[in-house]
Amino acid sequence: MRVRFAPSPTGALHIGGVRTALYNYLLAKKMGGTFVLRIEDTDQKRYVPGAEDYILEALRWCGIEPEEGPGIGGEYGPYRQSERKHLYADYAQQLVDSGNAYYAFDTDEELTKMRADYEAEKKVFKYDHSVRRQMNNSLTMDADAVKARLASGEPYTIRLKVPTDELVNISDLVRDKVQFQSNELDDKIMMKGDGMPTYHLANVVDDHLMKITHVIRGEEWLPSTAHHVLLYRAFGWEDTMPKFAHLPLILKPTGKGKLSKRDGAKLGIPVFPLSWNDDKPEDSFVGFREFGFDPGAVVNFLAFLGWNPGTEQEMFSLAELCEAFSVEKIGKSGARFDFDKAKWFNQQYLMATDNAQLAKEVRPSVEAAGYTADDDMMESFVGMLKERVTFITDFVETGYYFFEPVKAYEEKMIRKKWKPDNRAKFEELSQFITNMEDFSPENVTEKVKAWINEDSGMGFGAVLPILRIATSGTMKGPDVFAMMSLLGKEEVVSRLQKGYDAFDAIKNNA
RNA sequence: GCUGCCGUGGACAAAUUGGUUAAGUCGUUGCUCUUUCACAGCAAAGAUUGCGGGUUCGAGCCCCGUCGGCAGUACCA
Repeated sequence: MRVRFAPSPTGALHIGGVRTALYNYLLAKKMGGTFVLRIEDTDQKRYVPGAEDYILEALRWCGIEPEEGPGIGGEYGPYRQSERKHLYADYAQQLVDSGNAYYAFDTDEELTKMRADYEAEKKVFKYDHSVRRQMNNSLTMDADAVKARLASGEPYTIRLKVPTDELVNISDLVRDKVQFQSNELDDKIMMKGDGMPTYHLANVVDDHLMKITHVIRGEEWLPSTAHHVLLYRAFGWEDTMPKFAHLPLILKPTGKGKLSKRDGAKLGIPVFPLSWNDDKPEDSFVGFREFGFDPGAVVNFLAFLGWNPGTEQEMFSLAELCEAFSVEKIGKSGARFDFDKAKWFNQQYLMATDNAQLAKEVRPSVEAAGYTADDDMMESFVGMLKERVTFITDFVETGYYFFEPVKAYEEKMIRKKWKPDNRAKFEELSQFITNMEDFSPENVTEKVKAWINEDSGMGFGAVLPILRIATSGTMKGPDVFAMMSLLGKEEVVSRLQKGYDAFDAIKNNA
């Protein structure tokens, strides 16, 4: 079995494209097949430099490694359609010679006018069997005239001559049988005026030449699959025609319609794997990677957008997905892009990652913020926070107070909990802490708890919130004693002193 | 407009292929734990399976109709 992912380098690879690539990859791995990457750059007007590199980098980040493709090699190359240009003309010619296609000389202006005229009558113009005898093409001209037009060097297209009154059957792995009446199909252009093939021709020719056995692509291709079947038939390749599987669309997080790049900007969520910087700010996007996602979580999340294993297992590594994946379990209806679920997956991955590994991943953002920390410190730090944050990038933001003094106190809680009359007692606590020898988490827990019970004359509820706010500024956070231990004795005592003064001031203002 | 696809709680989704009281996860709410938040555990609320007919002892699954959503309808992919 051989599958392919065939994106067009017209910009950043949309997350839906990543899912298509993933499903192709999973199926290949599951069945012991080959995963091919092919770049469909037949539209030079929409070509965007850098897009191809982006695609490759995005796939690699997800762990999806093509086995054949541009820059990788393989025995069916080249894998860039612009480099296979010479092939398509021959096949198009073959189509003309066998009577399955014809030359068309209709100009852009003529076609635009046709469309406008039809629209004026509330109809939609379609270049199909019903009108091709009235158009400017080799079907309506005699052979010499055609020859002369071709020789004149004026641009022309080659259109597929769709047969009339036939039922085109498509058997789709996820949708079963889909039928199209050939009279409904238009005479699609195969070769464009610039000598490049259209998607339809290039795709079918390359899939055949590259011995692709399964075509897994988005649902938006389902309507044109009938044309592709017709092409396989016209070429006499029916017996090796690949099996088709059309994936359900990915829907917007809210509302109707398929997920678009606009949704990302609008909702402040990523819809691309990696960030993309365009000259135009409105075409620049933040990626899942830069947002702080773990690639494993993204892959896990993506896999469930339109597929599920039929069991209750939700967490899958890429390797496990390869094992569990099956086309039969791909759903038919559109899958909602649920960002909450994506976050949930990421947090699950964070919690499952061991502290040493996590520390390595978090370190760059800690250093970027201008902080320094040794490995032990980093491991304790991430260990304390990992079940309280959802992204790698959240660690520094949430736990900044491990690296620098508290920036702001949660005043509401201070007003409620700080009793200036207790200040003397809290001064005693500072002194008590200053006198401690062993500042390990265990000892801090034990000794401070004992002090509260035996010497403070106050309850846990009166002391610990104050301790927490003085050391971290917030009521949210890890175990107070563990936090204190990691901060170190001197730092804790100094924060307590600063805190007491600040709390008194807050109370006085109120 | 035409063609095609899809339609199960707010979201995803399962249902041994027609067989009891329609799983589970996310989200929401509550409880437990507890010094907070989170995690974890437990629990609750939430569905006349888009709607209407039909076949059948029995329908989320089959048939017909209907409505809705989406996609395609380019010398773009």
